[in-house]
Order: sequence, then structure tokens, then C-alpha cells
Amino acid sequence: MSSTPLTRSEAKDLTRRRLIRAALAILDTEGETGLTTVKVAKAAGIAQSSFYVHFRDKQDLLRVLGDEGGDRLRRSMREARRRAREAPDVTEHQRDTFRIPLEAICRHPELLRILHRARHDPSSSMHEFAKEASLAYRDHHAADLAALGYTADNERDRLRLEMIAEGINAATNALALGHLEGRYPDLEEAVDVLVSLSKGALRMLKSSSAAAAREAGPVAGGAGPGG
Amino acid sequence: MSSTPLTRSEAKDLTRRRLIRAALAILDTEGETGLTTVKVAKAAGIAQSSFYVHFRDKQDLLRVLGDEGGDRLRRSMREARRRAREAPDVTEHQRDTFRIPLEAICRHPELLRILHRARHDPSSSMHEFAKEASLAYRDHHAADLAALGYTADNERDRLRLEMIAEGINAATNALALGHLEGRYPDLEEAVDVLVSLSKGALRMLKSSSAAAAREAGPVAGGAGPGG
DNA sequence: AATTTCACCGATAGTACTATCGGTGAGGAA
DNA sequence: TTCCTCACCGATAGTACTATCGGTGAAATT
Repeated sequence: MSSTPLTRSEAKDLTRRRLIRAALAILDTEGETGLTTVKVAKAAGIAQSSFYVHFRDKQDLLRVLGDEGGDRLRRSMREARRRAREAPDVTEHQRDTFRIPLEAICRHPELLRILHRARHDPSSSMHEFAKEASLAYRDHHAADLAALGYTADNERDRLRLEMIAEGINAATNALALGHLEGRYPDLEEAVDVLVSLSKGALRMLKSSSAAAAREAGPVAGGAGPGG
Repeated sequence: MSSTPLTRSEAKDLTRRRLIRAALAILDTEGETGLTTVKVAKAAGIAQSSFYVHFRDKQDLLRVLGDEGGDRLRRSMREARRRAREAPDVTEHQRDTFRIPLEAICRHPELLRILHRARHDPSSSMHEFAKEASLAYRDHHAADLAALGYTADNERDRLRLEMIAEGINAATNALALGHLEGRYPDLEEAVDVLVSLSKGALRMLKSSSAAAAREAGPVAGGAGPGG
């Protein structure tokens, strides 16, 4: 009741925020197929035609959603790295490295679900953005692992580190969603699993030049890429 | 040119196969949004209205696609387990356990992409099917890991084994898709990474009752489930 | 106070898709 | 040969959504 009289631009911005919020909710519950200007406008409390006061067209809305998601993504990654650095010891630093992304996902699971879908849907308006975001996540994980002391000093190890990071990233997402679906009630157990997964993979990295043959057997026999 | 005169039911079945094949291709390249009776019928070389000779409606087509995918899934999982058992030694058995699913994905990546999308899209006609398939894959991986000698003898380890299996499964999918996208040219390297990931995780499992504290630090401090 | 701006509205043209219907001709049974 | 069956066809009714347009009233400007 203090400042209910809004200026026109404030009111417009508020409506725009409502549209974006509504769009995210619909995207999460009904997918890109279910996202229509009719539903978004109705959920935001305005007429369907007024949608076009705020966005040039539907494509434009998706683009804005992608941009906002990207910003939120970058901010949360910076924040995560900052917080992990504050851990008292190495073990806790390791656990933080995996706990923080897990908690971030659980706070805004709809963003991951939307990205996840777009990542594998070539027809999605957010497909390219989702691919970039996915690579950014992988590189973030790779940097995390490097920060834990596992550096790659040659091309082969660099590629391996990327693979490990991508694998760990996928596992993190899967466990977070499993937690949200109620299958894994204890998030700390998920942290344990991720820590141990990474330990195994990074053991390989450390011993790659010396005992590669013993660790993984004859490796060079390369199968070409699949069809 | 030998038996071009087909019976009517043979010809009908052929058309049906063409429709299913076309639907899968469109689903892969354009997503569920782009899957229309117009496109499917045209790609199969028949009139749009003739679509309804073969399927009651679009939903029916999706259901059939799900069923066929399920069959193919179960067959390929059985086949994979059979082949892995034939490996000459333990190391090769381990590698086969991860190589076989990787190769299976690379042979039919469109199936994984379609499932992946539906898995995270509540509006998808194949959503429930994709969730079940995902759990089936996880349990398949869990059985594989158990076959490698890592058994869970209590409730906590059973849940951990499930988490490890789900994580490894997600990593497998991610690496296979990365390989297909050209980021990881050597599939054998992906096998190495998966083997090492699993080794790390299963080390935790084996030592869970005895040396849990040394392996992962204080573990019991349980944080509740997230929001 | 007079005028302009503009966020929002209802109506609607245009587009794309789903599903039905009556017809047709070649396969198959009598 | 005669009749029936049915996979396929074109046309079309019905539905859902996108995007545009002229109008309206309150905020903002003069």
C-alpha cells in the first residue's frame, strides 16, 4: 500500500516480468509445444494481442528467455566457484564442488529441464543456446576438477579431462533430477557418489603417462566414429 | 524384380513400415513439434488422409513408436549382456560392458535423442514410456556393475549402486552423443573414461562398511532433501 | 486545461493441422 | 466372369494458434 501508484514504464516492466515468468512455468510443465501466446498472455493476465506489445513475436520471447537463462547461468557458476574456494579443507572443497551444482539445480530444476530438452531438440528455438550452455557447464566442471589438482599436461589428457568433466556433469544432472523425483532422498549421498566417480576418473588421468597400459589394457586399437 | 507382385496385406505392411520410419526421422530432425500427419504421410509417399488407414490418430502413432522402441531396447540390452559375458578376461569384460552400449547408441542415435527429449518433456506423448526406459537402462547398468562383482548387501549400498548406475548411464549417453558430435573422435577413450569412473564409484561401494571414513571423509552428516 | 503517448483491449484475417467422408480402382474370393 | 474388399485418394469441416488493426482511456507532457 506504500507505492501502488506505478509509473507507466514500471507497470509495463512488471507485465513483461509476469509474461516471462508465465512462459517459464508453461515451458516447464507443458514443453515448447504447449507454449502459446494465448496461454502465456492469459497466465500473465493480459489479452493475447497485448503479448505483442512486449515481444515482437514468439521467437523473440524464446530468445529473451535464452538470454536471461544465460545470465543466470553465468552468475550461478561464478558464485559456485567462489563459495567452493571458501571450504576449510581439501575434502570439503571436493564435496562443495559437487554439492553446489546439485543444490543449484534443485533450486531451479525447471531451467535444467528446459535446457535439457532444448539441448536434444534441433527444432527448438533454444537449441543452439542450450548446446553452448552445455559446453559451458562442461568447461566449468573441467575447471573445477583442475582446481582439485588434476591438471592435463598434454593434448590427450586435455581431451580426457573434457570427457571426464562432461561425464561428471551428466551424472550430476541425472542425480539431481533423481533426487527431485524422490528416488534419492539424501543429497549428501549423491555428493558421495559424484566425489567417488571423479576420484576414479582422475586416478586414470594422473597415471596416464606411466601405467596407462596396466590401468586400461591395450588402448590404441581405435574404432572409428559410428555411423 | 523377383517378387514385385505383393499381396495386399504385404503392401499395406510395407506402407506402415514406411510411415514409422518416416515418423522416426522427422521426430529426430524436427522434434515432436514438427511431427505432423502431413509430413509423415508425404515422406512415406501417401496422401495425408491415408495416414488414418494405418493409425487411429497421431497419438496412436506415438504409442506404436514407443512400443517398437521398447522392444528394440529390450532386445539390445539382452544382446549386450550376452556379448559382454563372452569376453576373454575381466578387464575386457569391463570394457565390453561400457563399449557395447556406446556402440549401440552410435548405431541408432536418433532413438536416444528422441527418448532423451521425451524424458524431460511432460507434454510428450512418450513421456511415461521414456521415464520407464530410463529406469530400465539404469537397472541394466546396475546389473552390469553387479556382474562385475560389486554387489550391494544392504539397503544403503543398494541405493548407492542405483545412483552409480544412473550416473554412469548418464555419462555413457553424454559421451556417446559427444562422440557423434565429433568432440570425442576415439570411442575407446570414452570406454577408458567410463571404466575409470565406475572403478572409482565401486571402490566406494566395496569399502563402504569398513573404511568409509577414510575414503570419503565424514559421510553420515545428512542434509535433508532440497526444495 | 489541452494534447499527446501508449499499454491494453476485442475482433479478425490468415495459416497450419487434424480427422472425416464419399469415391475409385485394383486385388482377391465366389 | 462377377462381385466384394479395402488401401488409397481429394475435398473439406472443424479447431487452434499467430499476428495485425483500429479503438480506448489513463498516464505523461505541453
